Amino acid sequence: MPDDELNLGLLLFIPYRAMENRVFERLAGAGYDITPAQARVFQRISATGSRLTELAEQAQVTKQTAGFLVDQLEKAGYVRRVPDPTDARARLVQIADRGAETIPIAAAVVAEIEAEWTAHLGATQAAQLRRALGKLREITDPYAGPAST
Amino acid sequence: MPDDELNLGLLLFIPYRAMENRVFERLAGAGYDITPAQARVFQRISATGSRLTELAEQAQVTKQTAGFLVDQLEKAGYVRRVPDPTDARARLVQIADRGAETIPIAAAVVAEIEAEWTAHLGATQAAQLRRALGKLREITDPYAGPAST
DNA sequence: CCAAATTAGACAGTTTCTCTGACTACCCGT
DNA sequence: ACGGGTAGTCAGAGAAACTGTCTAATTTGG
Repeated sequence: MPDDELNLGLLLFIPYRAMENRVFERLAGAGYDITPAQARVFQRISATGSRLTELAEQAQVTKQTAGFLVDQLEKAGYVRRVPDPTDARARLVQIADRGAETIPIAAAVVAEIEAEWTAHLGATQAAQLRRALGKLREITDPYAGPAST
Repeated sequence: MPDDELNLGLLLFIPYRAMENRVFERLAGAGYDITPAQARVFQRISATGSRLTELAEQAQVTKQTAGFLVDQLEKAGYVRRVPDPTDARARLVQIADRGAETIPIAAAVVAEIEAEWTAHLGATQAAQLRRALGKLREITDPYAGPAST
């Protein structure tokens, strides 16, 4: 079955899932048990901390769901909640020590996988892929730009 | 925040989700209420019908989960189960009339979106993207090749 | 400058999704 | 025809998502 019979959505999803699977696998192996749902929220936390509502929007879940997931992450020590100095209603979700430990681990797997992909595609095609995806982001990403992982 | 600070995984995910969202939106608008979980299974059904176990593997869920989702799809009239003539243990999940109706609708949205993307990227870069993703599939897709959206 | 609308977040209850474990029915090789 | 493996279901539990409602704080408009 030739690739051009597959729609671009699926074509995008296949490598995405492959990468995600390997990241979770590695993290679990290192003793960091984090679920995909939790990760989707965790990934969006900015360097200075993010509000729950922000996280909910970007992860495309309701505030309730985001709150529930942050509760779990907090209980497991991955994040903490601090009062937002600029708004007494709000609290900032920040990455805590245990959460910070996961970042270099995840980054290492991602780098490995990107190296494998570049080896398979060749430097030219890999660069083309990255360039095209970057440009596609302009019309498909409603949000600024989340951090690592 | 420049694109090359984002890992390829996220770069792949952003347009994927954008496309997925629009397909569900359109389908819901046309009265076809199908959940993402159900869609992940439905999408994998081959032209002649697929076994539950096959669907479960490809959708990366357990047989029990796949069975649960097929139950829902069957109840809503999107699929039917028929005995597998080659193996009395097995049954084939096939796309039923109501399920077949969704296919051209989904295909139309996908075509629209692909046209928008091509317009934004230009024909050359769009072709490069498709080519690179096709090649990436060789090392990231453990399964043959599912049908249309 | 105060009332109204909005926003941040939490609580309660429900539905949907997914898993593990145990089971039946059937297939196939020896 | 026995024994091991495969296809699928049943039962129960936990995770993840939703809607609706509520309080407190902030912003806005008259």
